This record gives sequence, C-alpha cells and structure tokens, in this order.
Amino acid sequence: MAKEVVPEAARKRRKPTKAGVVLSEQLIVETAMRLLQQSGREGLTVRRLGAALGADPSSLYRYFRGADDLTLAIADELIGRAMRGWEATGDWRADLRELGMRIHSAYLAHPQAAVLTASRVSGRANEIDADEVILGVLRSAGLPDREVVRIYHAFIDQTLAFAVLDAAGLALPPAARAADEAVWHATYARLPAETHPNIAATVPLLVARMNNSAYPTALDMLLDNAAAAIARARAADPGA
Amino acid sequence: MAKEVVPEAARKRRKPTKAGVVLSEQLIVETAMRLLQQSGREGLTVRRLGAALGADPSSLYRYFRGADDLTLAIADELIGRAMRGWEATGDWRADLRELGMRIHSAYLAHPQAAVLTASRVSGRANEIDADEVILGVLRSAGLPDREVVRIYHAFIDQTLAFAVLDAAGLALPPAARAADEAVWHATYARLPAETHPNIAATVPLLVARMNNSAYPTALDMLLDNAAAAIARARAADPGA
DNA sequence: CAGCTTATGCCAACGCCATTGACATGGTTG
DNA sequence: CAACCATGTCAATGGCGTTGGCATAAGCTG
Repeated sequence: MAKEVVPEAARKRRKPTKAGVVLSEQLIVETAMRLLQQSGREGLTVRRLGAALGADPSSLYRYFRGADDLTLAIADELIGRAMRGWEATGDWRADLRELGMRIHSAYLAHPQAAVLTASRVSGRANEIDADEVILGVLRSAGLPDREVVRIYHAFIDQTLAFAVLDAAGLALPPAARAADEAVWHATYARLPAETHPNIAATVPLLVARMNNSAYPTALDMLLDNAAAAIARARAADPGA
Repeated sequence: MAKEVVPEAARKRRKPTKAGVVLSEQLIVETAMRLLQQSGREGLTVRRLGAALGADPSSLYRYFRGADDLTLAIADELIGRAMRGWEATGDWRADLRELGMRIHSAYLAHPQAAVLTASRVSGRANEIDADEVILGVLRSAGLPDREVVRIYHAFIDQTLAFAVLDAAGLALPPAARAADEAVWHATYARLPAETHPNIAATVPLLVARMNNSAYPTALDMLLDNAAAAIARARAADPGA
C-alpha cells in the first residue's frame, strides 16, 4: 500500500473502481457520513465504507492514512457545513448567537458524526476558518485580546460541549438508545416515593423536558456576560 | 456460555480462576478502569481485561452481558465516586456547586472512562441516588417542581457536557493527543497574519488558556439563574 | 463426611475488524 | 504511441467480541 497519501489537490489520474466509481476525498467523507447516519457508529467500518462506495476497502488508504485521519476529515466537514453560507451582519451579539446555533444544529443533524469527532482538533481548513471568524467577531466588538480569548474559549467549549452531549443522546446505537429510554420508564418511573421521594414527585416533568436542549439558555447567559465585558472595556477606554 | 448473568448479590460459589483470582463485579470494573487509565480506550478489550484479571476472557460474560453492559457499570462507578462522602450542608447553592464540581472532577480523574460512558443512562444504583440528591437540593430551596426540573435539567446537562468535553481532551490516545497539540503549534501558530489576522493576533493567549476549563464560570452563571428563580418563587408565594 | 447439583471458569471456534505488501491496470505525459 | 507510475485489487495477518460445549470444584443435603 501507499506510504504516503496523495493530497486531494495533486490528484491527476482518476481511475474508476471495478464498480465504475471515481473516488475522491469528498465522496468518501460524504459516504462515511451517510453510513454513520444510517447505521450508527458501528455501521462505519473500512470494509463497509468500501462496499458502500463500490471499491475495495484497501483503496481508501490511498486517500486517508487510516481511520483516525478519516475521522478528522469528517470533523472538518461538520464544521464546514455549520459555516456554509454564514455572513456577518456587523452586530456581534447576533452574529455570535447565529454561529453558536449553527454549530449546534450542524452537530445535531449528524449526531453519530458529532460523537465520533467529539473534541478533535483537525487543523484542517474549515476548522481554522471558523476560529478565525469567531475571533474576528469578538475583536470587532472592541474587546481587548485578553477578554476576546476568555470569551472565545467559553463560547467554543460550551457550544461543542452541548452539541456533543445533545448529539450523543441521538447517536446511541438503536439497542442502547432503546435501553436508555426504557430505563426512564422501567426504572425511574417506578421508584417508590418512600426511598426516592424527589424523583417520584417530578418524574412526569423530567420525562417531558428530557428531549429539549439547554443550549440556547446557556448561550444567552454567555452573551450577557460578553456584553458586560464589552461595556466594561468601553468605559475604561472610551476612545477604542 | 451463560444465558443470564447472575446478579452480584446472588453469587455463592466463588471459584478462583486458574491464576488464583476470585472474580467479582467490583474487581472487574476496577480493573477495567485501570486499563482505561493506563492505555486509553484502545487498551480496554475483553481479551486484555481477562488477561489483566488472570482469567479467560469468556469468564467475564458470567458477570456482564457484553461490552455495553460493562460500560454502564463503569458509568455508574464514576458517578458513585463523585458522590462518595458528600453531605448536604443545607445551603442549596453551596451544595449544588459542590455537587457540580465533584462530578466534573470525578470525570476528569478518569477521562477515558468519562468519554467511554458519555451520556449513557445506566439506571444503576449510584446514578439514581445522585439524581435523587440533586432534585432534593433544589426542592428544599423552595422552588416549584416545574422550576426544579428546568434547573435540574440545565445543571446536569451542563455539568456532564463540560465534564465530557474536558475529559475528552485528556482522553485521546497518546498519538492523537500529540497530533492535536502539534496542530496548535505547527498549524495555528504559523498562520500568516495576512490570511488569518485574528488567530495570528491572539495565538499566544489562546495557547495559554486552552488547558483550563470554562466549567466553573458556566456553573456560577447557572447558579445565579437559579437564585433568581428562587427569589421569584418566594415573592410569588411568601408562605412557601 | 460422601454424594450431588450446578455455578463458574476454560477451550476452541466463528465471523467480524483494520491494516499491509505485492501485484495488476489503465490515465497521463512526453 | 509508449512508458511510467498513481491508483485500485487481492490475499494475508493478527486482533477483536462473542458463543457453545465441557470440565471442575463449591456449597448444599443427608
């Protein structure tokens, strides 16, 4: 097999596979995401990906160094989809809120991919561009870099943390997901009030609320905090 | 192999393995967590767990239905460790803060285990007890159940979300972790100011801040929000 | 203590998996 | 048009989770 993967841009000879498919990094990533969505994390194996593409599994090693490299490419594609079509309005708060909600939504749209790539740093183009954009929004609001970085850090961590947590609930393999849901009805809902009075008293409310995300609320809390920091910065240096 | 796993409490015949070890659910879970800590997620396989215990891999299926069942047991042990020794002080805010920090710390102490068990609902004893305790703290503060559940939901999701995100950074296999860190120095730190001015301007600050958790700040935001809700409830119904 | 039952651990085997090296083939280039 | 070599394929390796059948000894019964 190849020692080195040829960068996508340098590919010249596009040779169709036996099944007549012309491979590309893009096609492989898209197919991998489709497999993830269809059959969950367990559904994505090199062999099955090869089969789904109509190519020998070992062909994929011409495009990715290994499974981990493919994972990073999927991570970058997720961020890319979140950012696609976004444009700054000039209102930092609206922009940041929109960015947060877009990332959250993009992850929830592909929960298995989101969990698979949780907290990886791909260093690929889309990820870098997103970071550049977020930092730019905060810096344009007139914050000193120290505060920019504090809020950037909280923003990106909180967004990814909720995105992954919310995605994880959707991403469980059907069996595990069914088991987890059954726990609520079979275990929690049947706890006697004598031993677990607080759960017993609130179980209907708990069940009703469990499927919503707390992210929007948390995001607004963070934006309030950022607004206060901006007001402070303006008061300290009105010329800025 | 056994159709059904014998519950730990019902075990009578404790037969040592060839290597002289007497198995138990507790011993297996502890050994699994040790393997996770030593060699990461890839280090925990049924075969290696058997070897580490001095038992045939298939013996473990007498204690757990499969790998997923073992995962849930690890999840429950993690929560159990977070709660061990905790006692209510009667001050809801201090209690809730302490609970959040304990869960966060317990996860960070076993990052690989934290990631492995991310967002699973075990329904086992320790998890149920923790939920009962948290709900109890909020209800004792004089909130109506509707608000209790709203804040409980945000609290537990935010805590687990940050715990898992922060743990994930520590939990990467050494190779991947090294790769991710290298990205910061090899890729981000070298981006030219012409194309990525905002990253270039803030990179030293970013690198310095990256290793801290934003969880304590986010937790305090949530506690502020809860305090406001409690004040509202008291104003609306002074008799409560 | 003797004998029985059966829980428990062990063995061998199955069909997956990721990854690799050697080889075949056909696109591109000169 | 011919040669090169990037790309796809094949076959093999070693590891994985899981299972069925079997041996053995723990604890019960008398």
